Amino acid sequence: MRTEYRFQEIEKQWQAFWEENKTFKSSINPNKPKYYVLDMFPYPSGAGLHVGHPLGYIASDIMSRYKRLKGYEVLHPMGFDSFGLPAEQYAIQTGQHPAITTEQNITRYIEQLKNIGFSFDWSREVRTSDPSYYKWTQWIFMQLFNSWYNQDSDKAESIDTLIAIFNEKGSVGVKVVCDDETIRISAEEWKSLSEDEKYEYLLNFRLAFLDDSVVNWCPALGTVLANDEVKDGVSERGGYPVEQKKMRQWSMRITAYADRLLRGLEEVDWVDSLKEQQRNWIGKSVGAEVDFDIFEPVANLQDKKIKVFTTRVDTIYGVSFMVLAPEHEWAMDLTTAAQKNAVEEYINWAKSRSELDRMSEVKQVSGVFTGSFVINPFNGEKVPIYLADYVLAGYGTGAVMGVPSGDQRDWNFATHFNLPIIPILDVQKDIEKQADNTKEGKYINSGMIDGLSYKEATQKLITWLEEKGIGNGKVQYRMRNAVFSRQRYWGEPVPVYFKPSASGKLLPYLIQESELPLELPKIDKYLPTETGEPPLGRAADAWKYQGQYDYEWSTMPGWAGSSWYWYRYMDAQNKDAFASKESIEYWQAVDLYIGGSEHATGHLLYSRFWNKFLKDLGYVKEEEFAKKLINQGMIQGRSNFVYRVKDSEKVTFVSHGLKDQYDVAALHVDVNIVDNDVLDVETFKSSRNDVPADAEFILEDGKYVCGWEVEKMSKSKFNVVNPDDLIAKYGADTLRVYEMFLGPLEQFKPWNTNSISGSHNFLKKVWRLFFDEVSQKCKVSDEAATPEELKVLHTAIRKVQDDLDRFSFNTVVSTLMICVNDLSSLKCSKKAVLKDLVLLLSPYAPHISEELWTVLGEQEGSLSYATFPEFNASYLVEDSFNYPISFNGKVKLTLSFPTDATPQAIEEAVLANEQVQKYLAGATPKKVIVVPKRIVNVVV
RNA sequence: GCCUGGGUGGUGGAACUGGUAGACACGCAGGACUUAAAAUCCUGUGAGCCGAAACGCUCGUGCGGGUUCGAUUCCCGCCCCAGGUACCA
Repeated sequence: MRTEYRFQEIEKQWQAFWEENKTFKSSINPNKPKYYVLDMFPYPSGAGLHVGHPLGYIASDIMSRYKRLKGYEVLHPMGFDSFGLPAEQYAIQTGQHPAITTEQNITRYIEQLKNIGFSFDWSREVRTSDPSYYKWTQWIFMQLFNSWYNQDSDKAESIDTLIAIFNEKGSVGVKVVCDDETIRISAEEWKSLSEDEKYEYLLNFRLAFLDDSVVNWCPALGTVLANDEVKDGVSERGGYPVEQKKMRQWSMRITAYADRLLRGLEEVDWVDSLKEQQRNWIGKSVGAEVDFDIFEPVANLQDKKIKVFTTRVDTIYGVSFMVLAPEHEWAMDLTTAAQKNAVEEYINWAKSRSELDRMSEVKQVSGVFTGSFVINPFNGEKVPIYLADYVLAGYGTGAVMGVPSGDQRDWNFATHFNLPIIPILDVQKDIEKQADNTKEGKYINSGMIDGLSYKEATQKLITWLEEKGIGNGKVQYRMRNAVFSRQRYWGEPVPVYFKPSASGKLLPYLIQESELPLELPKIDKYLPTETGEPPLGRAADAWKYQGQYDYEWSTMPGWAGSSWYWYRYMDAQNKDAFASKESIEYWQAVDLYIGGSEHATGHLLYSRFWNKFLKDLGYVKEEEFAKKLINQGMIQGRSNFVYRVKDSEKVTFVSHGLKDQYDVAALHVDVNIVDNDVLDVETFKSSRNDVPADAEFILEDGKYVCGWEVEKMSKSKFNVVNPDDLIAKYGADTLRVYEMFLGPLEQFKPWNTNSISGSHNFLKKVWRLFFDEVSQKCKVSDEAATPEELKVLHTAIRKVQDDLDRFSFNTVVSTLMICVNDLSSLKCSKKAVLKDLVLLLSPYAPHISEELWTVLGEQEGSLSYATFPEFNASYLVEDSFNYPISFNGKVKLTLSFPTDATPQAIEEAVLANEQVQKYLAGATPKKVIVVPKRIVNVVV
């Protein structure tokens, strides 16, 4: 028996025990209720696990261990989202295949995770980059390609049912989700199409389809960049210019699910703020579409109308200009000869600006007049057409009507270009100073709606538009379809090849299901081809479908593999399906998902989308994949920065204190080569490919000082702190306790190692309840516990259980500390008490608990499936309560009264009290408020 | 900019439904044990004021208002920080 707390030995021993005995292997067990605890899917970065990752995993592990003690069959798996940009970036730098580095990184992650003592069922581990996994990601893509969204049944259906409808009545009036521009045809027209033409037409309706999307194109690198890779308008790698470019890309029609994604939020128990973020992201708005005729027909645009969507059609008489996105397809056609130069210049400038820049810069008005006009259909007035980059092409119709009196951005625009600001409601105030977006009052200057109220006016206008056929009421969503192509190597290949139609047009076809997985081909280097095609284009000579057709060269995005992984965990080895029917039946939905709020509008929406889709096709049962979701606040890092001088001939970096004298771009630098904000210049040079050996460093006081900021801890920000060092020094149990003790799980907090010793001391103190420190003798006795000891214990049992049930992980630690402090003061080493204490502690500090469990004489390893202590309220009964007595809300003294004393009796006793009399100093209280077992307030 | 959070001692945080603000830790100061150190234990620790003493007084939860017998908690306005903003995952 170990009599000293040698945590390193203890932890190694129990980790080995759990592994050998497969302690945490879960299986379909009809005799127990199931509980599925899902963690955020980690990306195995080269930096290894950082202290932020385990935060959520520790919490989920605590819940898993707690639920096992509560009698549940717990599914608690772990795996890796192992496709991604960083591995590819590393491959570009080193020429090493990303699969190799990914494998190494995963090995390291697993080692690190095992070090922390998680109760994962490792037999279910999955990796998205493994062909046996991405086979099913590709399979789901095929299902999406083969499906359309039927708005009548409100679900996805096989494309075959759509073909049947087309044969019967064509596409006119069919309630199918597709782009607005899609031309509708009759059954006759449909039938008259050739097979190829039919196939091409159907592409418009599939849930996976090809579409033009705007991307960050970097001509110098010959590739598309992630927003993350673009800093200040230039590429982070190399500092080359980036422009916005339209490209043909695979897209997912997530918009078909917009309303269900919205409605589904009502049935899940997720954090409200996260649901709110999703609601806002989906952005349902009810409004109207209005067609504006172009004044004096413009060449190329005969009979064309400019369509706008507005949520305030009632303001239409206040329209004094029209704004199109600079990339609007008619922008040049609408431009008159006189305006040509100005417009071209503006369009070129706008190309260099990211969407984020365009949305955030609200104070700086920019735009250009095209020289053309539209006609307001309601009053026949000529309205000038401008281009301005605050209108985004991918949003709605890419055109908005400007109503300066009611919209601040329009007001700014009108003021800048000297356009009229027309009041439209009699209650609008100060519109010469700012816009007033009120819906109150009666309309003025507004033709047919003069004198009406908001509701009446809106209704009347929409009716009129629909009668005239120049508009209609419409529900629009802010959410856009999801771009699904990446011009990258390290992702799932899209199981599609291109075959020319009779007319020579390349059409996409799926490969056969039996040909899955379509594996990534080997390529010579991980860069785009010389002609700017994605890296897979390098394999093209040898990599062809049936030896003749080119495959799709783009790969799937990072979110593909993570949009369904919780199902694979249910049955990770299955070769015939992504998961068996029985496993899906038993495990159903995730009971607890712990993940970061940074996934609110990305991963968590895509996952819900794919889940709904799989349900529509009957493969899964649940409309929502996670019943309960709690956020893990990020542990933030403290990042360091270096400052690269822009446009200098030689690569030059300037120290933080001098950076204001130059035009610089801030770049993250690894915190591990920065000491006290001073950069290790030599290591910096040798560790980065984009920093040549002759790079210049402008120093201050002989040092290169870095800037710093608190932001998220992430591989891309080079600010990672590693848990291994902490475990070596204090042990995994201490790390687990400390991470929980840091604060509420969901709160954001910068990492700070300083007070970890407190958690370590706590565990040592637990140990000392069992062993005498000096004599090293075991102190555990079989004596019966005293009422006082039982009160201490049961106070803790109640609070630990309550707090765990509401996921308040940090307060559990305090509770255990108080309990241990009290038991230490009482010199209690009684087995009857310590046994329950060990059970309470075990979810947090499982290694020391297993060890002490055996010290108590229990069977080795039986702790994980023991029974959580039962709370007994009778030990806590109090017969009196100490009432704080306050005067006007300020507490002055406390008085003790029996718990069953009536408020009247308390009031009398309080007023009769000598000290109270002293505070009253002869005054008569106006009122006395007695809140039983809380407080007494005397109002004077 | 927009959406979503957050702001409490020197530090991390507690106060669960509007009821004793600062639990529990860290740090710091003093003390015990020790030849010494480590470890451990004990005491004190929001700020200011009065005082020999305190069971004494005032202020105090980002800032400014409000509601209430009573506000860290609810409402209004502002400031600062963080996450997301559609190709980081």
